Amino acid sequence: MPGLREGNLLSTSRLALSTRFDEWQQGAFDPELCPVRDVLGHLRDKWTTLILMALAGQPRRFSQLRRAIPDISKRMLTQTLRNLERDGLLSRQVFPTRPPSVEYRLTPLGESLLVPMAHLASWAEHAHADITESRSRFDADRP
Amino acid sequence: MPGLREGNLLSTSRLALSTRFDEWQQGAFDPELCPVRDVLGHLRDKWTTLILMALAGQPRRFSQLRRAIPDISKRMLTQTLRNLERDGLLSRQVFPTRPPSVEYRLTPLGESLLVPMAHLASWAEHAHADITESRSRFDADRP
DNA sequence: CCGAATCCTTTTCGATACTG
DNA sequence: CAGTATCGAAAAGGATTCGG
Repeated sequence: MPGLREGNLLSTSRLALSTRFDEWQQGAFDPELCPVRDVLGHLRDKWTTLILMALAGQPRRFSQLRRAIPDISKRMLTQTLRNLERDGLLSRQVFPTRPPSVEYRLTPLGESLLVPMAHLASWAEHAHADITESRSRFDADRP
Repeated sequence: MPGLREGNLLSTSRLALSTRFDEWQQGAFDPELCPVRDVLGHLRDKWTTLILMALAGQPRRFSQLRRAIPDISKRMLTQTLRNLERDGLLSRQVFPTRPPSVEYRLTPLGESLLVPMAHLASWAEHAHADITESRSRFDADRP
Protein backbone atom coordinates (compact mmCIF):
# COMPACT_ATOMS: atom_id res chain seq x y z
CA MET A 1 0.00 0.00 0.00
CA PRO A 2 2.22 2.77 -1.30
CA GLY A 3 -0.29 5.54 -0.56
CA LEU A 4 -0.24 4.89 3.15
CA ARG A 5 3.52 4.57 3.28
CA GLU A 6 3.99 7.81 1.39
CA GLY A 7 1.57 9.51 3.71
CA ASN A 8 3.47 8.34 6.75
CA LEU A 9 6.78 9.33 5.25
CA LEU A 10 5.44 12.79 4.54
CA SER A 11 4.07 13.23 8.05
CA THR A 12 7.35 12.12 9.51
CA SER A 13 9.34 14.47 7.31
CA ARG A 14 7.06 17.38 8.01
CA LEU A 15 7.24 16.83 11.73
CA ALA A 16 10.99 16.35 11.69
CA LEU A 17 11.63 19.56 9.77
CA SER A 18 9.20 21.77 11.63
CA THR A 19 10.46 20.49 14.97
CA ARG A 20 14.03 21.24 13.98
CA PHE A 21 12.99 24.66 12.81
CA ASP A 22 11.39 25.40 16.18
CA GLU A 23 14.51 24.23 18.01
CA TRP A 24 16.81 26.42 15.97
CA GLN A 25 14.50 29.32 16.37
CA GLN A 26 14.72 28.94 20.13
CA GLY A 27 18.48 29.08 19.83
CA ALA A 28 18.33 32.18 17.60
CA PHE A 29 19.79 30.04 14.77
CA ASP A 30 23.14 29.71 16.46
CA PRO A 31 25.26 27.65 14.04
CA GLU A 32 26.35 25.43 16.93
CA LEU A 33 22.77 24.37 17.45
CA CYS A 34 21.90 24.49 13.77
CA PRO A 35 24.21 21.98 12.07
CA VAL A 36 22.33 21.92 8.84
CA ARG A 37 23.14 25.45 7.78
CA ASP A 38 26.77 24.92 8.69
CA VAL A 39 27.21 21.48 7.20
CA LEU A 40 25.14 21.98 4.07
CA GLY A 41 26.61 25.39 3.38
CA HIS A 42 29.11 24.21 0.83
CA LEU A 43 26.62 22.04 -0.96
CA ARG A 44 24.90 25.21 -1.96
CA ASP A 45 27.69 26.57 -4.06
CA LYS A 46 27.83 26.28 -7.77
CA TRP A 47 30.16 23.35 -8.33
CA THR A 48 30.12 21.11 -5.28
CA THR A 49 27.34 18.80 -6.40
CA LEU A 50 28.82 18.37 -9.84
CA ILE A 51 32.23 17.51 -8.40
CA LEU A 52 30.79 14.99 -5.98
CA MET A 53 28.88 13.38 -8.83
CA ALA A 54 31.97 13.27 -11.00
CA LEU A 55 33.76 11.43 -8.21
CA ALA A 56 30.83 9.15 -7.37
CA GLY A 57 31.82 6.51 -9.90
CA GLN A 58 35.60 6.64 -9.67
CA PRO A 59 38.50 8.71 -8.33
CA ARG A 60 39.87 11.32 -10.71
CA ARG A 61 42.88 13.53 -11.07
CA PHE A 62 42.76 17.30 -11.17
CA SER A 63 42.91 17.64 -14.92
CA GLN A 64 40.48 14.79 -15.41
CA LEU A 65 38.01 16.72 -13.32
CA ARG A 66 38.59 19.82 -15.42
CA ARG A 67 37.83 17.88 -18.55
CA ALA A 68 34.81 16.23 -16.94
CA ILE A 69 33.35 19.63 -16.02
CA PRO A 70 34.33 21.74 -18.99
CA ASP A 71 33.14 25.15 -17.82
CA ILE A 72 34.76 25.18 -14.40
CA SER A 73 37.80 27.38 -13.94
CA LYS A 74 41.00 26.16 -12.33
CA ARG A 75 40.41 28.58 -9.50
CA MET A 76 36.94 27.33 -8.64
CA LEU A 77 37.95 23.71 -9.00
CA THR A 78 40.82 24.16 -6.57
CA GLN A 79 38.72 26.10 -4.11
CA THR A 80 35.82 23.68 -4.12
CA LEU A 81 38.10 20.68 -3.79
CA ARG A 82 39.81 22.32 -0.80
CA ASN A 83 36.52 22.90 0.96
CA LEU A 84 35.43 19.33 0.40
CA GLU A 85 38.78 18.03 1.59
CA ARG A 86 38.57 20.25 4.66
CA ASP A 87 35.14 18.83 5.48
CA GLY A 88 36.48 15.31 5.10
CA LEU A 89 34.21 14.44 2.18
CA LEU A 90 37.08 13.64 -0.13
CA SER A 91 40.73 12.77 0.20
CA ARG A 92 43.65 14.08 -1.77
CA GLN A 93 46.58 11.86 -2.66
CA VAL A 94 49.73 13.30 -4.22
CA PHE A 95 51.86 11.03 -6.38
CA PRO A 96 55.52 12.12 -6.38
CA THR A 97 55.92 11.81 -10.14
CA ARG A 98 57.33 14.27 -12.63
CA PRO A 99 55.21 16.13 -13.38
CA PRO A 100 53.18 15.66 -10.19
CA SER A 101 49.72 14.19 -10.27
CA VAL A 102 47.05 14.41 -7.60
CA GLU A 103 44.16 12.09 -7.22
CA TYR A 104 40.87 12.91 -5.51
CA ARG A 105 38.49 10.30 -4.20
CA LEU A 106 35.44 10.29 -1.97
CA THR A 107 35.93 9.26 1.63
CA PRO A 108 33.38 6.96 3.30
CA LEU A 109 31.79 10.09 4.72
CA GLY A 110 31.60 11.61 1.25
CA GLU A 111 30.06 8.44 -0.12
CA SER A 112 27.44 8.46 2.60
CA LEU A 113 26.32 11.81 1.28
CA LEU A 114 25.58 10.24 -2.09
CA VAL A 115 22.52 8.54 -0.65
CA PRO A 116 20.50 11.64 0.29
CA MET A 117 21.90 13.39 -2.80
CA ALA A 118 20.47 10.66 -5.00
CA HIS A 119 17.10 11.03 -3.31
CA LEU A 120 17.12 14.72 -4.00
CA ALA A 121 18.20 14.25 -7.62
CA SER A 122 15.45 11.72 -8.07
CA TRP A 123 12.90 14.16 -6.65
CA ALA A 124 14.18 16.88 -8.97
CA GLU A 125 13.73 14.71 -12.04
CA HIS A 126 10.31 13.65 -10.92
CA ALA A 127 9.20 17.23 -10.20
CA HIS A 128 10.80 18.79 -13.26
CA ALA A 129 7.73 18.70 -15.49
CA ASP A 130 5.45 20.14 -12.80
CA ILE A 131 7.86 22.94 -12.02
CA THR A 132 8.40 23.85 -15.63
CA GLU A 133 4.68 24.01 -16.20
CA SER A 134 4.14 26.07 -13.06
CA ARG A 135 6.75 28.55 -14.20
CA SER A 136 5.15 28.94 -17.60
CA ARG A 137 1.76 29.54 -16.04
CA PHE A 138 3.20 32.04 -13.58
CA ASP A 139 5.09 33.95 -16.24
CA ALA A 140 2.14 33.96 -18.61
CA ASP A 141 -0.05 35.73 -16.06
CA ARG A 142 2.29 38.70 -15.74
CA PRO A 143 4.21 40.10 -18.71
CA MET B 1 20.94 -6.89 8.35
CA PRO B 2 21.42 -3.18 8.13
CA GLY B 3 24.97 -3.42 6.79
CA LEU B 4 23.89 -5.16 3.63
CA ARG B 5 20.99 -2.83 3.06
CA GLU B 6 23.20 0.22 3.51
CA GLY B 7 25.73 -1.25 1.12
CA ASN B 8 23.11 -1.79 -1.55
CA LEU B 9 21.69 1.66 -1.06
CA LEU B 10 25.11 3.17 -1.46
CA SER B 11 25.85 1.23 -4.63
CA THR B 12 22.53 2.25 -6.06
CA SER B 13 23.07 5.91 -5.23
CA ARG B 14 26.58 5.92 -6.58
CA LEU B 15 25.51 4.34 -9.82
CA ALA B 16 22.51 6.64 -10.17
CA LEU B 17 24.56 9.78 -9.70
CA SER B 18 27.52 8.82 -11.81
CA THR B 19 25.23 7.66 -14.60
CA ARG B 20 23.37 10.96 -14.53
CA PHE B 21 26.63 12.80 -14.56
CA ASP B 22 27.74 10.95 -17.66
CA GLU B 23 24.46 11.67 -19.40
CA TRP B 24 24.63 15.38 -18.68
CA GLN B 25 28.21 15.46 -19.77
CA GLN B 26 27.19 13.98 -23.09
CA GLY B 27 24.64 16.77 -23.47
CA ALA B 28 27.19 19.44 -22.52
CA PHE B 29 25.16 20.12 -19.38
CA ASP B 30 22.26 21.56 -21.31
CA PRO B 31 19.73 22.61 -18.65
CA GLU B 32 16.98 20.90 -20.62
CA LEU B 33 18.72 17.60 -20.18
CA CYS B 34 20.00 18.42 -16.71
CA PRO B 35 16.91 19.04 -14.59
CA VAL B 36 18.71 18.91 -11.30
CA ARG B 37 20.70 22.08 -11.74
CA ASP B 38 17.63 23.88 -12.98
CA VAL B 39 15.18 22.59 -10.41
CA LEU B 40 17.48 22.65 -7.43
CA GLY B 41 18.88 26.05 -8.28
CA HIS B 42 16.67 27.98 -5.91
CA LEU B 43 17.20 25.53 -3.10
CA ARG B 44 20.77 26.67 -3.07
CA ASP B 45 20.06 30.21 -2.06
CA LYS B 46 20.33 31.48 1.44
CA TRP B 47 16.75 31.43 2.70
CA THR B 48 14.77 28.88 0.71
CA THR B 49 15.36 25.93 3.01
CA LEU B 50 14.53 27.93 6.10
CA ILE B 51 11.30 29.21 4.58
CA LEU B 52 10.21 25.76 3.50
CA MET B 53 10.91 24.47 6.98
CA ALA B 54 8.97 27.31 8.55
CA LEU B 55 6.01 26.36 6.39
CA ALA B 56 6.39 22.63 6.90
CA GLY B 57 4.27 22.54 10.02
CA GLN B 58 1.65 25.16 9.19
CA PRO B 59 0.80 27.95 6.78
CA ARG B 60 1.99 31.40 7.82
CA ARG B 61 1.43 34.98 6.88
CA PHE B 62 4.11 37.30 5.62
CA SER B 63 4.79 39.01 8.91
CA GLN B 64 4.66 35.73 10.79
CA LEU B 65 7.42 34.49 8.52
CA ARG B 66 9.45 37.60 9.24
CA ARG B 67 9.16 36.99 12.93
CA ALA B 68 9.91 33.29 12.51
CA ILE B 69 13.14 34.09 10.63
CA PRO B 70 14.34 37.20 12.43
CA ASP B 71 17.37 38.06 10.30
CA ILE B 72 15.74 37.94 6.88
CA SER B 73 15.00 41.26 5.22
CA LYS B 74 11.64 42.07 3.72
CA ARG B 75 13.25 42.21 0.33
CA MET B 76 14.73 38.73 0.50
CA LEU B 77 11.59 37.27 1.99
CA THR B 78 9.47 38.67 -0.82
CA GLN B 79 11.90 37.57 -3.47
CA THR B 80 12.31 34.04 -2.14
CA LEU B 81 8.57 33.59 -1.71
CA ARG B 82 8.03 34.72 -5.30
CA ASN B 83 10.48 32.18 -6.63
CA LEU B 84 8.89 29.39 -4.65
CA GLU B 85 5.44 30.42 -5.78
CA ARG B 86 6.63 30.55 -9.37
CA ASP B 87 7.97 27.02 -9.09
CA GLY B 88 4.66 25.87 -7.65
CA LEU B 89 6.13 24.81 -4.32
CA LEU B 90 3.91 27.12 -2.33
CA SER B 91 0.66 28.97 -2.87
CA ARG B 92 -0.20 32.51 -1.95
CA GLN B 93 -3.66 33.46 -0.76
CA VAL B 94 -4.65 37.09 -0.31
CA PHE B 95 -7.35 37.92 2.21
CA PRO B 96 -9.17 41.15 1.31
CA THR B 97 -9.02 42.57 4.81
CA ARG B 98 -7.96 46.00 6.00
CA PRO B 99 -5.07 45.96 6.28
CA PRO B 100 -4.52 43.11 3.82
CA SER B 101 -3.03 39.84 4.94
CA VAL B 102 -1.43 37.19 2.77
CA GLU B 103 -1.04 33.58 3.69
CA TYR B 104 1.57 31.22 2.29
CA ARG B 105 1.26 27.46 2.42
CA LEU B 106 3.05 24.54 0.83
CA THR B 107 1.45 22.92 -2.17
CA PRO B 108 1.42 19.12 -2.48
CA LEU B 109 4.48 19.48 -4.70
CA GLY B 110 6.17 21.56 -2.04
CA GLU B 111 5.32 19.01 0.61
CA SER B 112 6.76 16.24 -1.50
CA LEU B 113 10.07 18.06 -1.33
CA LEU B 114 10.04 17.78 2.44
CA VAL B 115 10.83 14.09 2.21
CA PRO B 116 14.25 14.32 0.51
CA MET B 117 14.92 17.50 2.51
CA ALA B 118 14.41 15.63 5.76
CA HIS B 119 16.81 12.92 4.57
CA LEU B 120 19.42 15.52 3.85
CA ALA B 121 18.90 17.28 7.18
CA SER B 122 19.20 13.98 8.95
CA TRP B 123 22.45 13.24 7.14
CA ALA B 124 23.77 16.66 8.09
CA GLU B 125 23.07 16.13 11.77
CA HIS B 126 24.58 12.69 11.63
CA ALA B 127 27.73 13.92 9.87
CA HIS B 128 28.14 17.11 11.85
CA ALA B 129 30.59 15.79 14.41
CA ASP B 130 32.79 14.14 11.77
CA ILE B 131 32.87 17.26 9.67
CA THR B 132 33.66 19.55 12.57
CA GLU B 133 36.50 17.31 13.61
CA SER B 134 37.82 17.07 10.07
CA ARG B 135 37.84 20.85 9.79
CA SER B 136 39.77 21.26 13.03
CA ARG B 137 42.35 18.74 11.89
CA PHE B 138 42.67 20.39 8.50
CA ASP B 139 43.04 23.88 9.96
CA ALA B 140 45.49 22.74 12.61
CA ASP B 141 47.89 21.42 9.97
CA ARG B 142 48.25 24.76 8.23
CA PRO B 143 48.37 28.07 10.10
C1' DC C 1 0.15 44.74 6.52
C1' DC C 2 2.30 43.55 2.26
C1' DG C 3 5.48 44.53 -1.08
C1' DA C 4 7.69 47.35 -5.04
C1' DA C 5 11.68 50.37 -6.09
C1' DT C 6 16.04 52.37 -5.25
C1' DC C 7 20.65 52.57 -3.74
C1' DC C 8 24.62 50.61 -1.76
C1' DT C 9 27.70 46.88 0.29
C1' DT C 10 29.39 42.24 0.31
C1' DT C 11 30.32 37.98 -1.71
C1' DT C 12 31.15 35.06 -5.56
C1' DC C 13 33.08 33.92 -9.77
C1' DG C 14 36.16 33.98 -13.82
C1' DA C 15 40.20 35.50 -16.73
C1' DT C 16 44.85 36.13 -16.69
C1' DA C 17 49.49 35.62 -15.40
C1' DC C 18 52.94 33.27 -12.70
C1' DT C 19 55.41 29.15 -9.77
C1' DG C 20 57.42 24.38 -8.47
C1' DC D 1 50.42 18.89 -14.02
C1' DA D 2 48.71 21.15 -10.32
C1' DG D 3 48.36 24.67 -8.33
C1' DT D 4 48.76 30.32 -6.30
C1' DA D 5 47.99 35.43 -6.80
C1' DT D 6 45.66 39.30 -8.31
C1' DC D 7 42.14 41.88 -10.36
C1' DG D 8 37.70 43.24 -12.09
C1' DA D 9 32.94 41.92 -13.34
C1' DA D 10 28.72 40.17 -11.80
C1' DA D 11 25.48 38.50 -8.65
C1' DA D 12 23.46 38.29 -4.10
C1' DG D 13 22.10 40.52 -0.17
C1' DG D 14 20.71 44.50 3.03
C1' DA D 15 18.88 49.19 4.33
C1' DT D 16 15.81 52.50 3.24
C1' DT D 17 11.97 54.73 1.20
C1' DC D 18 7.52 54.86 -0.79
C1' DG D 19 2.69 53.14 -2.08
C1' DG D 20 -1.88 50.44 -2.01
